[in-house]
Amino acid sequence: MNNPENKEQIITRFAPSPTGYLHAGNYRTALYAYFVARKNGGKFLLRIEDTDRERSEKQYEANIFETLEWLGLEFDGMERQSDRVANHKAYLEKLIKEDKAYISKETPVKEGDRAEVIRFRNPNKVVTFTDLVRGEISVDTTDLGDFVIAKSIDDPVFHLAVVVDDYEMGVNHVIRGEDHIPNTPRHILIMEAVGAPIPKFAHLPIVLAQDRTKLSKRKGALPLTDYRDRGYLPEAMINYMAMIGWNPGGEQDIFTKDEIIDLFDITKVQKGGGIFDDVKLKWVNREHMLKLSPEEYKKNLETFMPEHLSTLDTYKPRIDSVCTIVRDRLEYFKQIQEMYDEGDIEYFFVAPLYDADILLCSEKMRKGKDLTHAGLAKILATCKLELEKLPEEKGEFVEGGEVKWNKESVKNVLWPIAESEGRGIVLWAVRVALSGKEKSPDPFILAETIGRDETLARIQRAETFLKEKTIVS
RNA sequence: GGCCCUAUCGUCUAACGGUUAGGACAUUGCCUUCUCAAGGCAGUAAUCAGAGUUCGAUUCUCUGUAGGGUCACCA
Repeated sequence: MNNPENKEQIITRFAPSPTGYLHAGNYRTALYAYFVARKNGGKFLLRIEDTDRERSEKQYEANIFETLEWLGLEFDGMERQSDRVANHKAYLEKLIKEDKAYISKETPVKEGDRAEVIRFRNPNKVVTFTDLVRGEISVDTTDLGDFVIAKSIDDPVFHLAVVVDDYEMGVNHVIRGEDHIPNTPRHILIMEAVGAPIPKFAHLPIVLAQDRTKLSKRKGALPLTDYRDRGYLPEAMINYMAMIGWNPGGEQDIFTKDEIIDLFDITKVQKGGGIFDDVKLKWVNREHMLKLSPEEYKKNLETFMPEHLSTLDTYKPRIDSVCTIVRDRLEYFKQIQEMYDEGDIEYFFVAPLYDADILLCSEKMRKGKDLTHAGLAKILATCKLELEKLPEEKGEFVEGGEVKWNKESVKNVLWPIAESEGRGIVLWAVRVALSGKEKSPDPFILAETIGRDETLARIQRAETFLKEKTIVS
């Protein structure tokens, strides 16, 4: 038994049980407990509540460590509840000796029930406590009866174990979900019986699923490591989770972890539950992705890039440019694979196949002009002829300076042709010649990305394709 | 059902008892020299209801209503 000597230091804890994959609802309480500790120079402890041997599994425990590490929620101490049974037993014995608890004969009602359990002698009184987020709460414990605190002297039940562990670990701020409010009076009764000081409580609002009931695995809540595996940024996850149930006021929406620690105030958390909204999470994540340096962005993106692309010769020289193009479009890094599946990535590295109907732009864009496949081939030939005049060298565009191959110079060459032949017709055709797709980035950035040789080659291919089409038809 | 908690746009939320009730996401429209994306601008949209306190209630009190949580020899 160690009574905390420094009563000034705030000690919080996260006490998950490894009986399943934990989701945002669980980790949001960890986050707030972490914030309170860090903000006040206190300690944040982890306690694995694995006393339920039946349901606790090693893989779930491993996932807890993994998630905490991913989020960067470092803890200042860790205990496994299963390692503490001797301590629980000591308190149990003491309580029985003092007649504050007793061994009770039972008639088992369901399978696994024992004929003998340890019950707490309930003083049957009104318990009142002050919750940091809700204010005063008081409950009459009479209807709780003499509740069970242990299945046997070696098998404490949750209520006894938390109280003993929090006390011995020096936890003085119990920050947990609202679903524990009904348990709190029970815990306070045990604390009083054991002589433990009453900690401060903060019961956080529940994180809800779309249907406004408690978020759960059954409701589709994912383990946080799934978000990691989809290429969400931990800082974004923290940012978003922190804002369900709390915000600092003001009009800023995007925060770093350190900024939140600095601003966090447990007394300002919301009392009502909040829905976990994947759509907003994506937006927050994109904002954090946008803050990444080009190097960091590329590093993240490359872990999700389809392998067969990254082995191509064209990959290295073009990937930086692809990163900047894709930057506006991705909400999480794994989306690059969805884009790939849609056929929106491969053309950056490999020449596309053509479809004559797509090459020929829509009626609307033609603005009434007649256009045959042969006519379009001629226009592409002109574009190619003009583009060939540009030097191969890549480089920054300088107004009035040396001309190089980049999106500005390509645009300067193509623009006059587009003006005379029809913008829709020319720009569409060149773009589709380069991408093969109805929808893609503009032709100038594409030309810059794939380079002079490849641009000319693709326009040539499209031109040839159209001519062949003309002969056939 | 008992006990407990909660209640501002569809969602997350802001607002010393005095604001045209603000912002963000989503949504709609327009602009953005071809499409898409991004971006810009504009718009739609909320104080659960009823009493009371007050010169004045989103804000305080009560009642109702609705929602949620919890009622284990799980945690």
